[in-house]
Amino acid sequence: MKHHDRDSTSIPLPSLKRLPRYLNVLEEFLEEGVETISANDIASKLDLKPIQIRKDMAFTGIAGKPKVGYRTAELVSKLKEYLGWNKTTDAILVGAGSLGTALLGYQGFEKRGLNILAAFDSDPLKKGELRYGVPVKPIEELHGFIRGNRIRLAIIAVPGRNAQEVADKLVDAGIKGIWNFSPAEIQVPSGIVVKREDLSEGLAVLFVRLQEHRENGRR
Amino acid sequence: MKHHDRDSTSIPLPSLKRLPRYLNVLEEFLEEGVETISANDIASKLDLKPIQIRKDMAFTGIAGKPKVGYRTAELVSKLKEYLGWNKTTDAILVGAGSLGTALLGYQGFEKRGLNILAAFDSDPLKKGELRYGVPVKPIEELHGFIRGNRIRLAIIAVPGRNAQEVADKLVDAGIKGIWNFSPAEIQVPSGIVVKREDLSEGLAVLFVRLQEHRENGRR
DNA sequence: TAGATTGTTAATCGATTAACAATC
DNA sequence: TAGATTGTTAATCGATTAACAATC
Repeated sequence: MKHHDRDSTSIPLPSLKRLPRYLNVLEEFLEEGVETISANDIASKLDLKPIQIRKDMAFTGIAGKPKVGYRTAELVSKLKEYLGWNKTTDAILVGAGSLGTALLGYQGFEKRGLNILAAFDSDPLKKGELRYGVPVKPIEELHGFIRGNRIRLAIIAVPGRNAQEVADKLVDAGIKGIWNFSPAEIQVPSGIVVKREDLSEGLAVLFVRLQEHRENGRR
Repeated sequence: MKHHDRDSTSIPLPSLKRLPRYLNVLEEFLEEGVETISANDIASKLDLKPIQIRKDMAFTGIAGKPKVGYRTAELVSKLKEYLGWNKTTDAILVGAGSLGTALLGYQGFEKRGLNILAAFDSDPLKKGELRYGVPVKPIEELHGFIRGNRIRLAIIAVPGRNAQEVADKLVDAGIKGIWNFSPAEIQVPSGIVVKREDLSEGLAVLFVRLQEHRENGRR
């Protein structure tokens, strides 16, 4: 009945979101030469409880050794493998404005296997430019490029009013996953994965929590 | 015992995160001249269930009218008020790199009441520049500026290795809320609100869901 | 061996959803 | 008035946490 019926064995979303944080911490430990770590070591760095780390590892199928803990290097490599960060995934980006350009320049994507092959923009003036080494192409070439390179993943960084139209084109060209940085709520056929990345969500959390704090302080 | 003990009446985090999405939809309705809407109208646009919208409204204390629904304009204005988007909140930004600059240029902040007064960067070459009308100042002036303008909110857009150091300076200068766009896990004294905004989280969700889909497709 | 740490099973907690009385 | 839609109370579902046996 649910829309995107997933395996019952599928990892819960909150757990999945914690995995990159574990990886952050683990890579620090690895640099320091720490060979084995316990769930407790990770938990204390992240202000979480050890049991949560052990449970999350269980979801990924990664096993530690009682008394010993986890071998740091192995855990890093297995987590990367689980997340798909051990191999390159090609993507394209639509919308070479300030946000889009910032994403093209983001250093963190490379080490996580995301490779943005090209950016597309409707502004003909940007045609042929290179942004951080990524070519900007006219939107007319979008369809052919996706098809020709068998791209599965696209990033939307256009204004909200254009997002749906872009999403339609992407799906039509065969895109399977969309990372939506516009504030718009885009509709896609079932079977297409959409991840929204909406700054106003964070702003809401921040403002309301700040407000609550101020009120608590006043008491 | 919990770290940031909040009111027991406090809105759940998932509910809070949905409010900006409601607002998006509501403003569209408002533009179209729709005067009253039901929970069902909102829900169908967002692929949620009406009961969830009603429950979330209850958390905010906003009431509708049986049979009638909610008055669109009133709901928009009350939601904005609840989120603190009806008044201006001043902030500063640290790190005028590509991401920081993109944030300075983000149009969406203004209508949500976030006003970035100044950016700070350790690179002396950037000193005195204007980015989207926001002055870039040397990091040495950070403390004085925050104190002098009684700033409560700061945005961190520096590389991960510098994030903790910046956070310490911010807290020392009296900052109460930090929006952390670096991948680092920063530690702050209790009483300071931190909102992480980590792209690798989204990337993890996207890659794993895409992978699951591919596997389901193969069956 | 004894102690530390894991992984699993059960209990608790919190969010979502259902049921339904209240009401414009 | 009858029907539609709300808000509340109760039931369900899912994630977190606790308890504890297994074991390096």
